[in-house]
Amino acid sequence: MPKIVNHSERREEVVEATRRVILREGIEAATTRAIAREAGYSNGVLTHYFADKDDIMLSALHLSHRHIVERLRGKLAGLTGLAALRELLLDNLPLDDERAEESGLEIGFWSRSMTSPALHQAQRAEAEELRYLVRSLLGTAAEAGEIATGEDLDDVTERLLALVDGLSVHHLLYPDRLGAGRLERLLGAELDRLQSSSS
Amino acid sequence: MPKIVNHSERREEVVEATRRVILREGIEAATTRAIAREAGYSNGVLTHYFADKDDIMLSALHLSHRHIVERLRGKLAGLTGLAALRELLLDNLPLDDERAEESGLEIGFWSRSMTSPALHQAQRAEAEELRYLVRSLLGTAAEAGEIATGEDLDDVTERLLALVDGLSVHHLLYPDRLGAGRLERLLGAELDRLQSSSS
Amino acid sequence: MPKIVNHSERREEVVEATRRVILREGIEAATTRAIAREAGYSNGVLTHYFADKDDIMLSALHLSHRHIVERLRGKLAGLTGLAALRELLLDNLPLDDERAEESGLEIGFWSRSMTSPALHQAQRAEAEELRYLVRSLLGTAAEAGEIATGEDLDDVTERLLALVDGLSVHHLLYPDRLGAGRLERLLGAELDRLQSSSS
Amino acid sequence: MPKIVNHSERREEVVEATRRVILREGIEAATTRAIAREAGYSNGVLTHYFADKDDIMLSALHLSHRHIVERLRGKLAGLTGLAALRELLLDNLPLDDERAEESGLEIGFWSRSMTSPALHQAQRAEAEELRYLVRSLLGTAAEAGEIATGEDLDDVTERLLALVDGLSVHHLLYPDRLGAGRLERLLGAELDRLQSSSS
DNA sequence: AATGAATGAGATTTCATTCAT
DNA sequence: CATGAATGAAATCTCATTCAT
Repeated sequence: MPKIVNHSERREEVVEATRRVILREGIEAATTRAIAREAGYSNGVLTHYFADKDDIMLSALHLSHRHIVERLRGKLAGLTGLAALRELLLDNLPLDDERAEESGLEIGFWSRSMTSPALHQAQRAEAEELRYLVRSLLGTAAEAGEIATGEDLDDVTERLLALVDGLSVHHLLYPDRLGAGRLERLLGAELDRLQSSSS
Repeated sequence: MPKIVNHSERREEVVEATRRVILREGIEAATTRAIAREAGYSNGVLTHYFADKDDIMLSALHLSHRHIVERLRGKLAGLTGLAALRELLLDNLPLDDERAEESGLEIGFWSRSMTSPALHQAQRAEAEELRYLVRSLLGTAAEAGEIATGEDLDDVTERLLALVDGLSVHHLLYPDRLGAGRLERLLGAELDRLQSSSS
Repeated sequence: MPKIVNHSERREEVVEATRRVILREGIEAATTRAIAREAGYSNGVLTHYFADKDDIMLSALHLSHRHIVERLRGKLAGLTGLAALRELLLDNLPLDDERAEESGLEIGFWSRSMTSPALHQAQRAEAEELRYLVRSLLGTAAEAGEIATGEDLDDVTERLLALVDGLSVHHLLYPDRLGAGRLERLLGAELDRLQSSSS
Repeated sequence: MPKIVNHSERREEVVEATRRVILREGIEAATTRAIAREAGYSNGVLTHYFADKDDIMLSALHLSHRHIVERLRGKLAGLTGLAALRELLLDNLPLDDERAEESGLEIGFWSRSMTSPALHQAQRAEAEELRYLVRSLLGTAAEAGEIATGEDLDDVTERLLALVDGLSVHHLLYPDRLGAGRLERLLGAELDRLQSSSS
């Protein structure tokens, strides 16, 4: 009698372990062995739930995004327009250890995505969701008269998203130059500019 | 007399090959074997010109930066202040294939730098040069009254650099969303804002 | 259920193979490949049971010593003092093929120990056990009045141990000059001198 | 016009370099590159003067023995019999850095000799010379009445030579246990026993 | 379903040797 | 003669993957 196992639960368990390993030791240290050990299973178990390592890594990326979305859900509750946007973008900055690790994971996937179509595809899809959310909040904010109307909102969206990722990378690479406090202040100022330029 | 080989030329040859491999197949595919094959030599030849693989990779990063600097030198000739800054930042965007490859290489090194102290150190040193140059041009522009005086110029520097890297990543990852033309326009607008906000 | 393998048994299997390779082809020929082949496994299997090559080599040295101790245990049963000492030292001479191989292995490790701290440490620890045993037996023999009292027993210990190793090397290098029979006779005479010098 | 070079001089130069490398860094560090560098020549030059690396190593062993003989020649001048023997054997102990290195070199060759017929052959020939010399001095000492006549002098020869090598190894492996002073004292006592046992 | 033993390819690095100049 | 560039085999170690149990 084979033991009945909830496939998706077990997958999730392994993917969580993968995420933890990547966050803790970097994407290169995430070997199948390290993942299996972290998950508390043997090496061989991975075979049953994943096609191959790419499958695992892709799922780990997806999970990381879901984590971020979960955290955001709480923070955005009750907020709309510019206030929500501010919360959203600040949450995407590596302002504490947890988010620094998340950014590190994301950056690790960037380079991999450029040579792996599957990863690229996944990354693109999930990035689009974020873009759409930012764009929507900007639209709401504009309608509410919270921000200036001179600029194209799609352009603003791209600028803000690029700024968040650029600042994140620079914080991780050059922490002396760009500490967490300054990071926050720089992004805040950019958001302030959205308002001030309307006045 | 033996075949005399210019050491630095041969090093460059190998480093160029490394760069090509990274650009074409990604930084993970840049094994010593692949590099040697790409350079048209046997594996063992690397020994003559490099201490170890780190030496090769570091040199590849350095070479890429040198390429950029060389190209810039020509473009900046005769320019100062805001005009020079505009040229400099635009040149850092992946607006054509060559620069797209350069950006891809750079991004590949970001994640590696986070776990390799030697790479991190090199990256930091060279990034500081760029930062200093941008800051200087901003200072000159300010003195010449080309830009508004309200903002802290160090902050502006960081914002511009983050924007350039963020836009570069997004262009490479999401080319449909963020084509070369739009990239250029977005950065141009940001520079225009430096002026307009003074009016 | 997976194939269950007794870890220490498999380690022993590999270490025995290592020992055979060293005995047959010399310590320099004991590459990980040669060891794996001799053990009848693939290269990669060594990973499961050993941290690295040093671990294997050290275990091989340790195993050899354990072999010797096992054999001695039987021979020394019921013996004390000078008789036990005689048995002990004779057993350490390469008087048959088995012990010749053991001596050869030991000699191979001597030179390695001089440049490998880990090996050196292991060798020193195990040599000290032997020294202590010899010294103890000498003490017992002296108390029993079996040997002369004129000499410092620590010095005698060192002389006997040096003689055993020196004779062993010379037998292996110059078998024509120093056959097994003569080896035995020479060491026996040395032990006899311990007694006769008391008369 | 080819430059005229004294072949044996150039060989000697390289072999001296080899010896220096082995003495300084151990026999395993004596790579052809290291040897060539030490000799002040390029790698390729070795080809002209030696058949292969074995040829070099063998010559280095031979040279080391010649060095020892040279040093002895001076020390033995004017001495005969037991006094000469004492000088000879003491000179063979690793009582200072130079001789410790020489002993290290010798020990490194022991294990190699066991799997290399050519090395073995060379070692045997040169060991025989030493044995013959010791035996001769013992004979002279006996004729002069300097030592007891009870023992077979061939046996004494082997015992003394084994003791010297055994003590040398133990000094190098266990210097804490067997310092230079004690080494000298132990061998001296053994020589004294040759006399005292006659009384 | 789960184990973990085993595989074998491949990565980096080292080295004796060859050879065109 | 001498150089040193170049080779290619081999050594150690790592890792994703397979598979018998």
